[in-house]
Amino acid sequence: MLELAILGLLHESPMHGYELRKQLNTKLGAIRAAISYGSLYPTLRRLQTDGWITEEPGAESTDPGVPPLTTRRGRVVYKITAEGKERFQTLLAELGPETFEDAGFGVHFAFFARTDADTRLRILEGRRRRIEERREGMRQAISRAAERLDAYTLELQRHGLDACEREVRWLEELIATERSGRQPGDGPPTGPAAPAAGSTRHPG
Amino acid sequence: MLELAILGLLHESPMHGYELRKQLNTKLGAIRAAISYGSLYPTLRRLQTDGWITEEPGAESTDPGVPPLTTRRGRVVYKITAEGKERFQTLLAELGPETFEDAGFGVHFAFFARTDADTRLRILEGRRRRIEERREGMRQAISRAAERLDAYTLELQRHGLDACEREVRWLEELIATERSGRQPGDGPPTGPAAPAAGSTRHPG
DNA sequence: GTGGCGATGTATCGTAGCGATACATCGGGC
DNA sequence: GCCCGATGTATCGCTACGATACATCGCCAC
Repeated sequence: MLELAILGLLHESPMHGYELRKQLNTKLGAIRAAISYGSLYPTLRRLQTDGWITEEPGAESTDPGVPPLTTRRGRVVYKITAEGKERFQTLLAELGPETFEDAGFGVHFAFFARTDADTRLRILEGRRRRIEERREGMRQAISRAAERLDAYTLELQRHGLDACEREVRWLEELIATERSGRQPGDGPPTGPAAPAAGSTRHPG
Repeated sequence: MLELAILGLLHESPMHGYELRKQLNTKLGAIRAAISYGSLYPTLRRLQTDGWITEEPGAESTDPGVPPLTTRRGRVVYKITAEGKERFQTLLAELGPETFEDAGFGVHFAFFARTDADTRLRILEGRRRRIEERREGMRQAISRAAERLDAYTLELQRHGLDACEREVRWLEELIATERSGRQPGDGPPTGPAAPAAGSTRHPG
């Protein structure tokens, strides 16, 4: 998962580790706590040996007119390679069971803007299916509750069930939006008004 | 976290690994996917060497009149020791930063019935504080959104923010319930009617 | 009666990711 | 002149996961 996320961010612009971590936490803040350096640096190392990214000595400030936003004291700046971009596209389109779990889904969703419309739909539907399974599990647990669950465990299940139901509804809306060719944030369906170009971007 | 959860379940009754995993998944299903055997067995091993639990050869069926609920083909049955029970109480009352993260909070909450009222309140308040921090992080991200976040990332943040707001409200209710000396599931505040004995149970 | 199959059951291996920690530099306030 | 907090790179030990292997049991179809 980290591999995909890192490649995705470096796809947008080269960065050093510290900045990468900050961006990662902003982009994925809604789904996971915080990426640890104990994960980040080893992964960066691996990505280098695999040839997906390269390491460059961070220039202090090559051009005084253009203060490089994220290279202050500049040490190591990581940059994605052409192979890395291909790798990124491959990972984006590769849907395993992991894709529909919390972390996997979150990362994939965070890069939906670079994902083609078909894949987006498949991911949303897979996620919905996964959450529906979870929901059923909790419903079962609650209905068999009086047997063995205490009031607190039961309350936890109820809260979990509620969260699942909400997420399913959220996904339904997103799926509907996708099918209509719009993007989240575009106005609600006020008729077939200018849906603004293709939904698949292919930068690079 | 697993250590606490396992001790908690074995506190209720001896079990073998398979059954333990099932109960674990029921009890914690609302907060985490599924405990893997790759976590479970090594942890059981560790708990044994530390002396918190003991291993017993699973009797096939010692008493035909009392079919042992969970020992079918019986292999290894794990049982908590007296030291293990103390250890469990210690872990229950030990509040680190981890206690307020998703997994930690879930496990602690799942055993609230065995936690004393003061600790319960401290945990709920700590969790609320933690979620409020997360919520603020997302609010920040959303308000600085136009700068760099695409429509999908933004939508993810919105959904995360919504989830945080709901959890805070849920926690507020639980805190209010705690302060009034009730348990979740007891009727709403219809006056000071029979609050049913002490809220702290001390089994064993 | 036997063959297969799904549930029960124990166990290990490789790997991802976390939390703590160490250390170094930079800018600014006192 | 000095300390402190933000920036920045990096490793270590540990927890836990996911895949996999393997064995037994009960049951149903053939």
